[in-house]
Amino acid sequence: MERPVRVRFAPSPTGPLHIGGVRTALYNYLFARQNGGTMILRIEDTDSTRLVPGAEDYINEALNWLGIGIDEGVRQGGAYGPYKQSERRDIYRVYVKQLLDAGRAYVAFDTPDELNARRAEVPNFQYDASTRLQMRNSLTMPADEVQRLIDEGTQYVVRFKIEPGRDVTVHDLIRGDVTVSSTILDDKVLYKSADDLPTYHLANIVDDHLMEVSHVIRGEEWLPSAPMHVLLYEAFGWSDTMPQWVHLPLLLKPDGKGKLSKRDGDRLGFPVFPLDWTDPNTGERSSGYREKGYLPQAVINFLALLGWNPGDDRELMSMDELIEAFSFEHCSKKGAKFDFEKGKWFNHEYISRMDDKELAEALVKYEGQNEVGEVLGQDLDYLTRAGAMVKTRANFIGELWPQVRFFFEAPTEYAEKDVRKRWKEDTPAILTDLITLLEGIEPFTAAATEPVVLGWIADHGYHLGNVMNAWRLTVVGECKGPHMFDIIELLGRDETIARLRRGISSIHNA
RNA sequence: GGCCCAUUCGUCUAUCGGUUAGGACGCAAGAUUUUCAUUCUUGAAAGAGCAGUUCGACUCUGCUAUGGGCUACCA
Repeated sequence: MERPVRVRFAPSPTGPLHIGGVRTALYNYLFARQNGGTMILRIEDTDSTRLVPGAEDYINEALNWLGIGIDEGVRQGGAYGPYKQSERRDIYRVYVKQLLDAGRAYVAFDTPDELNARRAEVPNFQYDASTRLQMRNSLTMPADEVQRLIDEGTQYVVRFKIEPGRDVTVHDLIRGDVTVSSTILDDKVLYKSADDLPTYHLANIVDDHLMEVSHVIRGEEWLPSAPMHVLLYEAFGWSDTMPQWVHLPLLLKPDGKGKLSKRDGDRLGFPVFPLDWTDPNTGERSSGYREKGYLPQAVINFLALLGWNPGDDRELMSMDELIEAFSFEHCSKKGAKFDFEKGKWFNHEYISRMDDKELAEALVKYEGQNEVGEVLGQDLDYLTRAGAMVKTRANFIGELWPQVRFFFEAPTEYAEKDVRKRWKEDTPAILTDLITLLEGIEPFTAAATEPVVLGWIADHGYHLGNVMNAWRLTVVGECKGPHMFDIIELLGRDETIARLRRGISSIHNA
């Protein structure tokens, strides 16, 4: 009964990968790694009308950025390929025929228009045991006519013939047993001749079986069709190797009702996708976590805790720790409202704790090929020291540049409000003396300058806050930022004095 | 409408019959600080309702309410 763990993430390339999909992928990945199993990426492109160019690449790039490794897939290859459903037509045909031959499925010719008409006149119409004998299908038509229509190229579908009156139980690792009556299930379309492709239901079961998937870990939206999937395994005679079911709770809107959607991101101002995306058809742009300035580790950590917990108070966890601690037992049954503020906090923590050098590199990479990126990339050691001073003050990578900017560019403007508060009549004279003082301190380090300057201020009975902030004004441009003496150490004596001089001559408190 | 799933602070959650119902985010207050942040301390804040089972229920059962999902020749 114990089989090697093989799980799959099976997105449909109909657009950018949704953050909820990312979480599903993550849980699959964590479970696979924890059990020394295999993570499969299968592209479910059975709806040819909804394919979006670039979506498949996006999925790969997003998972790669997040560090969700794939063992088998279109790019990685593997012994169970092809891993794209549109390339598995030959396989599906065999299994459709098997079901047809066994009498577990039938051919139906009802057109979409006919079905819609039927739905319009019969409330709650359902194509099932109670109605299928009134429809145009191989159950009601002579065999030779069915064959003739098929030979003529008439479009048809194959429907799963569900026998009513049975209780079907899905054993779910998160929810326990879920039982429904087969009577309420409809005869789902399994295959459509129009594009010679199966629907999700058939392709899914066939692929999971052939790929020896041990655990199907997917979103809760699939729970209602799971009983039908169980019946499908039965119809194929694969019940003994049916995978374990795991239906994950959904990610919900932060405020209103319903599951998290693309619109919510636009409306509430946070990304719903891992990476930026521009729709090739409409040109519509959606922002992503990467471009927003998130660290992939932070996104992973945040997402992992949305619907799961380690069973103790830990919150900040690395991928390895998550793999170690993950379990379905601690998965929540309840949909989780998406809390963007918590996500920000995670990112803040990760930026604060990041190694200084790595952070500097991440910052250069984030700013990219533009002017800022060029300025920052010139001296990585300098940037590393500057970044270290401000990293606890940023929620996003993008907030770092405004905070280290003064290390690279001397201020040309001075915050009016701060000037008004701190620039007194005697300030120019005091700062001029400060220049003289600074010229004589060796070495020009925080450790050496701090006691000397502070002592000098005390000796003269100057107002500490006024002097320090006036000085800060000349160096930073505003009364914000890290410890002054750390700043001037990094800036160096010449630059510090130059900025003091410029400030003294150009700042005037009107 | 039908079917299924769920229900602890505003949010994410711990508790797997006996707790002053714990933690985190956010919020508020205070401390620290030459500034702004950070940091630290403290505080407010929860078992949807009603029945049952039990010596005892947030925990088990039922009903109600509420929320969510599904109900396509989409996944």
